[in-house]
Amino acid sequence: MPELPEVEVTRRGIAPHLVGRTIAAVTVREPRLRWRVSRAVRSLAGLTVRAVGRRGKYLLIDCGAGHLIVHLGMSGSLQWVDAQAQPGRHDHLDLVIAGGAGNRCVLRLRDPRRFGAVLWTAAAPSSHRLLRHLGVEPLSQRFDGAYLHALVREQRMAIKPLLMDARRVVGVGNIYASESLYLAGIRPQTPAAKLSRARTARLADAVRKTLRAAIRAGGSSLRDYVDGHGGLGCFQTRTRVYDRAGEPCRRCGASIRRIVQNQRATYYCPRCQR
DNA sequence: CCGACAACCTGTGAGC
DNA sequence: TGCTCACAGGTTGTCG
Repeated sequence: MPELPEVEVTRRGIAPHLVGRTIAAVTVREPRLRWRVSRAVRSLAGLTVRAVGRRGKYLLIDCGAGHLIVHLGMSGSLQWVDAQAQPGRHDHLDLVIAGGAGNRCVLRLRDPRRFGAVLWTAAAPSSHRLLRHLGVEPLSQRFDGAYLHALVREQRMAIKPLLMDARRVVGVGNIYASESLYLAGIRPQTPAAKLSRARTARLADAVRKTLRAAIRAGGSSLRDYVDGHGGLGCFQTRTRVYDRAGEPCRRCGASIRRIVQNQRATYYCPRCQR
């Protein structure tokens, strides 16, 4: 589910109600996520949240003494709920906020597939083993045509899997990789190194535009994606190629193709993308 | 360095 | 209706 835009929408949704507040308790109903939720996570009561950041698809909740690192995996979502709201089968963890005797003082993690993660680190998050090797943020100043051109140099692999490689560029998942390549008019199978300077510039621009548009739209809403307040994203209704195999290209009418690259489905228009 | 593949899980939709 | 199968937004780790 969540790629960079969904994580960013979630971050913006939860930050205002989390920053400056104190954690009353962490309730773990199911510790078996991607990695077992540690004892440290359960004992954060009393800490005050200073900020909620993001690195790639990781949410970073700054608690002063350390950071909670949250990853939503394939099917995770965070939502504010009432203290008395009954947890469902896949509601694995609650962050209970102090002083909120009123409504919506529980930040609840739901993750049916349990590919997500909740970790605690006392050190700088950037030095954590999961974040240490992450590549450039596509919405940062650094990421432009020149940077991307340097990244693809001498790379024989296809451009789509390269775009999805978090060691090079973070946050671009399966949906937005296909969407960005469509917007840039580039075939997903193109060997990365064969892209000209001009085309990498177009692609960098397309990635930024695609991610920004998705954030503006409130994130994607395949299946049950919800933002921090339970609102549904609406990017799905606007995909150009993703999950549209056999349907006509919205620009030229050609039949959208589905291929498989690195075990992931890729969609593209055979006429608009060369 | 690369790609291929399995693994970690549950839910959904298609087809019979 | 009910069964089986393929597939799903992510990431790690192993192997050739």
